[in-house]
Amino acid sequence: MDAFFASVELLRYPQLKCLPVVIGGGRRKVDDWLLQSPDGTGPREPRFIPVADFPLLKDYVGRGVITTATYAARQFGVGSAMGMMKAARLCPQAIVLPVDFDEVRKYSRLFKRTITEIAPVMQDRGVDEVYIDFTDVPGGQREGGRVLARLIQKSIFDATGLTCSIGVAPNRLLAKMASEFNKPNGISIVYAEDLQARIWPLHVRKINGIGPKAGEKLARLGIETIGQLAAQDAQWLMGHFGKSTGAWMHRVAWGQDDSPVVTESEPVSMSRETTFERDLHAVRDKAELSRIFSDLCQRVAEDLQRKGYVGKTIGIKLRYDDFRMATRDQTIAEPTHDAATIRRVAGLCLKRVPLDQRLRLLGVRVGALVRLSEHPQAGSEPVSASSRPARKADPHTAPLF
DNA sequence: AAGCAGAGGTAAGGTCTC
DNA sequence: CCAAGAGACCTTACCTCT
Repeated sequence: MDAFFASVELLRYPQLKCLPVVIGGGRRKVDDWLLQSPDGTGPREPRFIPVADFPLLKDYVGRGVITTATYAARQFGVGSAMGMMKAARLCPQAIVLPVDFDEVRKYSRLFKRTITEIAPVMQDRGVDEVYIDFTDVPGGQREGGRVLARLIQKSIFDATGLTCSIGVAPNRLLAKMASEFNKPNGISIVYAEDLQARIWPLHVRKINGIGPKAGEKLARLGIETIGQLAAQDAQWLMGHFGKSTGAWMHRVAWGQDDSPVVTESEPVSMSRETTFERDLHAVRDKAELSRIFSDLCQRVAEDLQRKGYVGKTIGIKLRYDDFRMATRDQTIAEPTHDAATIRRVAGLCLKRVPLDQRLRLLGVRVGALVRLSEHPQAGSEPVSASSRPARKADPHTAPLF
């Protein structure tokens, strides 16, 4: 989907269509300030405030990032994952809107349902992206797939008013790259024989799976384009990147990918994490940290319960003020979705990590998930005098460690 | 009895993606 | 002087069991 989060907002506020708009912030505080009804009672309406006119910009969105920017905003160099402060410098007149996840999810479901009605073999790739295997869809082979791609595009637009970009190719790897060729609202067909002319000139970073680190390392080895990557000996790549990654790099540089479009999958972990408004110290800000920690555990537990899962690997993640990161986890005998159990085990994990440096982020994760329905005895954690302290500890003031 | 290989689990850290 | 949140998957190390 093209500029998905921003496009969803433009549906509601078409008067913003040609303006630079950035979606981000995302903190309760920001949302409350941005969305206020004029008299304080009616439905909440956004104020269209240029980012530069934000009161206390640094306090409000200082640590937030841009989720999506409209194409008008992208003209100014503003883009996804950019810090809000930097965006404010680049494009002070950009209008800021908070992410409305309910609205985004609604349109996500709608466009995906539209697709599966036409082509049922669809793989979710997040809220705004899918893979479709339309090999066997009637008409899927006409004009190399262009006819069906046009039909899907039009059906999505009719159902949602939103545009998307579609890449058609013999496999997922090439289709993903093709989808970037003609944005927004474009279709691009890439055939196997186009490899040399259309894929090899691209930078290696265009390969889905080669990120900043691998891109840097390849650059140090003098490899910039996919063609240059294809020219390397597979054994040599395996020597530098490991057996599995090296072999994979060689395959993808030659446009080879036989991974299937997977229509069903089970989650393997669920987590909640939050960046604090200011860096917190484990000792000095213990009460505040403890409250946030309990809250994260509570929210993960709710997520698990709502979705019907239990898990037995409980972990924490923290980010220090210098952005170094640490994770710890512990596996328990019986999978759980109980907030108190998660809190207790996550607390044990926290004890195992150095806490003399300020923290900027804390996260709680539950992994090794199984469906509750396939593990019926779990979750009904016994709360007996023998297994639980008799004194009921206040989760807000209970010691962190 | 000691040594070793392979499987499988756990843990820590890292990378990548949307 | 900036740099979210959620999730998947990989590598490496270590341990236990067989």
